[in-house]
Amino acid sequence: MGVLLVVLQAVNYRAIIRDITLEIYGIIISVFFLILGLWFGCNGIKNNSPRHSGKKRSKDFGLSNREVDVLILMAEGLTNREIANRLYVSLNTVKTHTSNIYLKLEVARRAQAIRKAQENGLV
Amino acid sequence: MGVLLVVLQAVNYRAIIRDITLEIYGIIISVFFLILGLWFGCNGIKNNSPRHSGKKRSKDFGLSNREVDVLILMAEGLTNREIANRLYVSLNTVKTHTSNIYLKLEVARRAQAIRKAQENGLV
DNA sequence: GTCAAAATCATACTTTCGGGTGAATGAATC
DNA sequence: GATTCATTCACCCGAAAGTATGATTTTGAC
Repeated sequence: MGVLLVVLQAVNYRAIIRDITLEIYGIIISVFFLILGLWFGCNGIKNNSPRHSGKKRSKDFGLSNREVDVLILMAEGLTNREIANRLYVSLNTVKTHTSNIYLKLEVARRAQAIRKAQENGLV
Repeated sequence: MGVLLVVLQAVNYRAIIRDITLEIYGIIISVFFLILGLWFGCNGIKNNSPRHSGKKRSKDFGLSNREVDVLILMAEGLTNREIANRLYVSLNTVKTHTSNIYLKLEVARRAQAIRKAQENGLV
């Protein structure tokens, strides 16, 4: 702010143009802070998703990388067999992952896991 | 802006306090435009929903009233048995409904039905 | 009153899911 | 080196889901 005042006073030797300078000065800092406010405003929202505003958001529930992989494909409506083929692992492996996912998400069924995953932005 | 300048010049009879007044003036409009920018920034994001932006929304897929009832409970993670109890009908009836839902939604599984229902705002 | 759709239920059968248990491997940590 | 965790896979068994087919009753429209 002080720097801007120095610049202002440097061109302030004539009283006639002082008003105009003040106008320009005002406009400049207005635009600057408008952009600044807009920038902060946007980024502020971007980091809190409009959904589940007051809820516990973006919890990972302690899911491992592989479990997240499975969860995503699960939420896309794939069967365990299809997930197994997609991830190049056996059906049993996928079943192990799904069971662990249900434990960590504290749900009993696939449909509830999908619901919870979507509510918490995991997918 | 002009109004503010008048106010400024009214207290500008002393050159000593002019710098201080300018500081305050700058701070005030800075804060004002910061808030303004923040406000616009926030509302700008708020009004475009991130999901289903350009997609076909709220299609009903020719679902009957009862089928929608079942679909909603299905999306809440209930089993067919639980849905049956909730709607006071038999398990077989629910299975009939779910099968018809899958046909109309053109999906093969429960998880896909839930996904499609959510994408199209049916639940 | 007739007709079509909706809603109800059944039986039989196949597929998918989920729980329980156990175990081998590799990587990271202590 | 021992421990923990992640990842992988296996077998068994029961529950849930899904398919197919057929049937009855209710309801609303014409």
